[in-house]
Amino acid sequence: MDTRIIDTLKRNQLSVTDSRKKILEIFLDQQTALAHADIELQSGEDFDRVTIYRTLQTFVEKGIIHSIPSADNSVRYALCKDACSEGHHHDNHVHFMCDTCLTTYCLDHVIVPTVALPEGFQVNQVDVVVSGKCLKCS
Amino acid sequence: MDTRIIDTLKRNQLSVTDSRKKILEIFLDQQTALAHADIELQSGEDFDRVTIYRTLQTFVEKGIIHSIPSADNSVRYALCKDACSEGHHHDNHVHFMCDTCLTTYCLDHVIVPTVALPEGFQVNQVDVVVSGKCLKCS
DNA sequence: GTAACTGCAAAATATTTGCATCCTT
DNA sequence: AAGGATGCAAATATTTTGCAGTTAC
Repeated sequence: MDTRIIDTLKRNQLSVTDSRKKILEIFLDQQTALAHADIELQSGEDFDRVTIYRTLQTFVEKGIIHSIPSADNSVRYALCKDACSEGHHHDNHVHFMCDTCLTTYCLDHVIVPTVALPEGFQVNQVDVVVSGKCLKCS
Repeated sequence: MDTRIIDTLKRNQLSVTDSRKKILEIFLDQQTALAHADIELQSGEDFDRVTIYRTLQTFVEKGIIHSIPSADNSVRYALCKDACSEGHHHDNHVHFMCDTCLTTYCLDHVIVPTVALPEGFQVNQVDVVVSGKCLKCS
């Protein structure tokens, strides 16, 4: 387990520090997406808030995690399972956010459909966020 | 013009106040989605920041505007053109956010495709946010 | 040893709440 | 006149920045 964490960091030319190991471990243990506040809690408050901000930003830049848009001013993050690399995300799965418990899932097997845009718009990424009731809340 | 604004407010059982008229007018004049800060600027800073927060919230609740999810911690809002009513939004069009100028468009004619979810998930709403380069920036 | 990373302090920004006053109906 | 909306003050929360000390390599 620990090997996988260290490998991931090294592969992305990141030095292996306690905070990065712990935050990456939290994501690996987790089935759902996490907001900054979740990570603060789950890390046992061992790390400074600022370190968490910076670590999340670094992970996004490296393609280790991706951010999931939300309509409630609280961006969540989840592990990239696809072949994302520095500056290039390829997460083309659908996200689901439960209106009741606010849990956010990556539906890895639900592929984002192609969207035909009007002339002149260049597509870089398509985010699909479905909301409703999740398994537990329905 | 003014009639339309007043009608909309009355139809939603809202009292007709200067701030509501002005903020609704800004949305009617606008082709793109607006963040809280945009409205603060465009309103000429005649209204308190708090009033703008409360007005936006009220408009969303009444189905006059809808919020557009974003991955950058700045939710934007746009007029509902469909038949939205109190507590029930039906905005099933695609949104486009330009990576360069951050302008956000409602693509009213691009319909959100149906997404098939795994057993147990109940769909309430599907948000599609496409990002890339808009007409002006490409 | 050096570059990179972290923690702390503080600044800047964003959002929420309570309450007195004012405005709409 | 009464209820709702606004403005102000202040509390709270969030995010960013600079810098000195620490750690990974």
